[in-house]
Amino acid sequence: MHKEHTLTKNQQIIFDLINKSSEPMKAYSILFNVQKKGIKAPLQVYRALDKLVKIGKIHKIESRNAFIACHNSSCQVANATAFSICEICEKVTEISSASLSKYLANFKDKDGMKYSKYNLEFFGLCKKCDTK
Amino acid sequence: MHKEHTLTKNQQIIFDLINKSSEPMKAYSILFNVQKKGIKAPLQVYRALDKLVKIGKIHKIESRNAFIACHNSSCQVANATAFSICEICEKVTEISSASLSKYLANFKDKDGMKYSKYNLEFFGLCKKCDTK
DNA sequence: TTACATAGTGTTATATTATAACAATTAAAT
DNA sequence: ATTTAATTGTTATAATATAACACTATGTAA
Ligand SMILES: [Zn+2]
Ligand SMILES: [Zn+2]
Ligand SMILES: [Zn+2]
Ligand SMILES: [Zn+2]
Repeated sequence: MHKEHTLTKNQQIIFDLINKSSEPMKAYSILFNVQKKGIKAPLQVYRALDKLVKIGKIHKIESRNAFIACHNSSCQVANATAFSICEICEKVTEISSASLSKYLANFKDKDGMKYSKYNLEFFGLCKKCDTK
Repeated sequence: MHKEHTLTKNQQIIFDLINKSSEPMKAYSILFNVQKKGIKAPLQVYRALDKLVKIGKIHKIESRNAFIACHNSSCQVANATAFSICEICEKVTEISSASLSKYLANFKDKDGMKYSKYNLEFFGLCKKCDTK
């Protein structure tokens, strides 16, 4: 079963914004967009983002310092994320591939060490940009 | 064959520092450490870092905003990087696994798209921290 | 219901990471 | 020798993120 997290007011406002967005959002762009709803300070944004990341509702795209909503059934895999990033238009897509996640979840390094968590970012050209 | 890049003075100073370091270094820590050698401004550091990343002598650990020297024979795989990161002691190790890099280099997403580049960061506990 | 613990809020200030813009210099290519 | 690209030095500023503190709401357990 899957424990539902009840979001607080700030968390809900910020999640809704990110979830509606078609592209990853940066913290200060989020801040700008929620100021009319009473969220005035960076810290309010970062605190909500931290929590949303922790519970898997959003993910951070580390190479871009930006945040995207999880579209992986709200995410059972907060600890196992993979994205494709277009280097021209910056379109970001969450990859959900059973074989990929299986491969990585079972990956052991030389010393036989297994990992509890990973983040993978692929770079290339999206379909649209590739044909230009 | 492998084209050697001749480093400029600033690039060499900064590479030497990172290369000697046993842990990833942050830009402003690098700056602090090379000030006695005449590199005085952040931009001088960032420019050298950019170049060193581009030619594969160092890699950026995106989740940590830190830089580590490549120990993968100075790196044929600047575009295909994988690291393990200990969440307690922050030890970072570059993973060089033929099977992993083969798997990822050949990975295609749903749409059959292939990628020219990737970065993978694994998180967990290193041997030392795991036994505590 | 009272006490306690945990999580979230609002606020101000500040730390950290990174780039813009411009003038000058050096190295490489034609 | 000319010109092109890469690098440098410098000042200023932008963008990203956290510290510290006082306060409020929520959940749990006597
Ligand atoms: Zn997800
Ligand atoms: Zn694109
Ligand atoms: Zn490497
Ligand atoms: Zn460790």
